[in-house]
Amino acid sequence: MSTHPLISGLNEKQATAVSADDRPMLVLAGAGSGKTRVLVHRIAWLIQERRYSPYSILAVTFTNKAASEMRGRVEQLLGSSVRNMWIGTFHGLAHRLLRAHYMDVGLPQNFQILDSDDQQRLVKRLIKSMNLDEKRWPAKQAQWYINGKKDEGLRAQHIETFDPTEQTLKQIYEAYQESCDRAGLVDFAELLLRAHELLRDNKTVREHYQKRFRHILVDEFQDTNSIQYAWIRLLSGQDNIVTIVGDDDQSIYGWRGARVENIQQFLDDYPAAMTIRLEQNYRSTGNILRAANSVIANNSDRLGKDLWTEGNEGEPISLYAAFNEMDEARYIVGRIEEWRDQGGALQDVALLYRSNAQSRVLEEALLHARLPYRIYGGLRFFERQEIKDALAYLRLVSNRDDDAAIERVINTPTRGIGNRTLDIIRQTAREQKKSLWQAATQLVDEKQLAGRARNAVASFIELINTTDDETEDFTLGRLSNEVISRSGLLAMYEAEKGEKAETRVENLKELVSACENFTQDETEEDLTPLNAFLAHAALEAGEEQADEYQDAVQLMTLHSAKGLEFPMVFMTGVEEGVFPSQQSMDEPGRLEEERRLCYVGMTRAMQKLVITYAEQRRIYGQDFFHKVSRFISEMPADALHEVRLQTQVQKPTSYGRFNTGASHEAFEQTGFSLGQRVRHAKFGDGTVLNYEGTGPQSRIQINFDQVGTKWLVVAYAKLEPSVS
DNA sequence: CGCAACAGTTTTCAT
DNA sequence: AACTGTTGCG
Repeated sequence: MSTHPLISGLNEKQATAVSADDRPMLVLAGAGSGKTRVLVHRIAWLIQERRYSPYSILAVTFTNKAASEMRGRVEQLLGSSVRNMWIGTFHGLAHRLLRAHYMDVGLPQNFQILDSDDQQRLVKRLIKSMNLDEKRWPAKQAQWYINGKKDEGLRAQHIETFDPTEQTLKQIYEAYQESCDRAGLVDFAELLLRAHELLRDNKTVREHYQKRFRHILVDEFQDTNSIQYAWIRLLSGQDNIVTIVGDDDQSIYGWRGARVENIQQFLDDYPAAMTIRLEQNYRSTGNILRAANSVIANNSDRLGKDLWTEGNEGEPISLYAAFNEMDEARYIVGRIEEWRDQGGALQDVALLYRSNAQSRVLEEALLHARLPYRIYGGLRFFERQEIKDALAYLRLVSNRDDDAAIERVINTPTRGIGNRTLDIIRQTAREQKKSLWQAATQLVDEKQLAGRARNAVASFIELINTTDDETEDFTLGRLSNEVISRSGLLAMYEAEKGEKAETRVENLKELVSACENFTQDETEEDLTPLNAFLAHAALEAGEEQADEYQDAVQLMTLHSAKGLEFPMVFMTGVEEGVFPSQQSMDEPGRLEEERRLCYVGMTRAMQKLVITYAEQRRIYGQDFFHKVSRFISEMPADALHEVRLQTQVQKPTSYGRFNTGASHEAFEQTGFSLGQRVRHAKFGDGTVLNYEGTGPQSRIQINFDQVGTKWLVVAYAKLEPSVS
């Protein structure tokens, strides 16, 4: 069996998973253990060897990128197209179900998808219209609440609560849902919830898909939430084969509803399931794996897994204690330059941080050193303001009742429809339970608006109507071109000056060509091209614009690094309060999730891992003195190599706010230099942060590893330079 | 309506 | 510190 081409290059465990019989299976796949490979080979095996039609296979992923990569690799392996196989994200698949059965779920044929930005605006409007205090009821929180409930599968009417706060939130939820339903809008959570209700309540539909999908494979299963798991349960009837692939140690999305427990739940629900552990790692050196294993071992309730490698130990992990965040950045830049000078590619280097705010200092240092870099996770194409404006017009052309769209562009560009007028329209709509469009039309027809406002509203209505009428047989490209010019959007941004406005104009033109090049998925041929495009824009917000091809250092959060690998990785800001983050430190569950995030970060590294932390860090304009992260003490000391501070910091370059002279001055006055490691009889080891005064009475500030920051009088403190 | 000053906020992210 | 969104004024 090991000679079969589909399994010949695999290790024993991988081969077992790929060629397994038809039975439920859990593949516990450690970081770098060839998880995607197994999934891809399994699908190919089912088709080629077991003669399953691609039509009868369903594969679910979390990102569009993962989905298209998987499809591509399966096709490459098989040498043929698997176009009629369903591979997609939960949301993409739910969307398909809803489009196919829109009548069964009570949606208009041209329903639109609301992204989280749209959703937040809508919720905000509603809170205002309910005369609630916006300070006490932040839209974001209400949005969070609504999505959380939907993720749990709960409609407003299912919520029973005597808590007055939650009662209000429930009312907002109700009003929001009513408003969405009236406007034909579906948010991301709603896609899943509705599709779930469809499968649950409609026997015919459910049995149809159960009959169709003989094999169901789910990737990144540790990231599924309640409704997604319920979905899988419904789709797998008596004899469908479910394969789940995941890693409980890499579950880092609990904060947005992901339930690691679903893995255990799966084992309970499918008692015949076979568990396969992939523990051989093909990515990292022995040292990195040893340290990562040692960190994750501190978590409880793991399903248990130990990564090992046949490769060599590699070099120890570098640990650098920076004086502050500028020094941290400076050190990193130095190491990157060294890497590059030794022939390393910049794109092989990743800088990881816990929160986006930390990227700025790193960027400045990279800019300063003229090292090109690329940041992951900025605004993506379809999320840009000007693009969303244009899309809103397109949405109105498709569906006049789209309140979110009309709110966005009724006065963009300004056409004399001010807040006054808008409020009258909103009020009318609310009172008569109509959409904004209907209310506006009615007000114009019944001449209930003052002259100027009436003209303005009438011409807006006219604009949308004529655009729709006169572009009926236009291609998508022509239509979008027509829309951005007729609406005045293009002219508006062209009139603005500055670099920002120029890119906006470019983006609008880019949108036109995106429309021109858009090819509809064949499975969506029952949709109008416009609706297909709008759904595409909402579900796949598009890559952020970046010069992907340039050799550049990669900057990203630890979260967005999941699934990637780099020869050289810097894990930065590894301090208590930053990583683990402050908010996570009081809740044990959250702390374990941070630890998994640390594990994810470390296992991104193939050859070199550098961990840095700063004694002093400025966050939101305030200085903090954090202790070293506990995660570092969880690593085996012999896997780490502490970079000597003295040699690095005593001659600081004059970069940023760093004071060149301070170190010398401090030394003359206290006998110790800033950044120096010292030992105190009682407090242990620490780092010199600051000083005050002269002579033996001078005081110095030290951040002790164990007890935190303290001011000590030099004469009494009996400090010694630390050797460790 | 448009501008400017002001106040309030800030994890992590895909869909 | 930097950004957003709101408010108040001309």
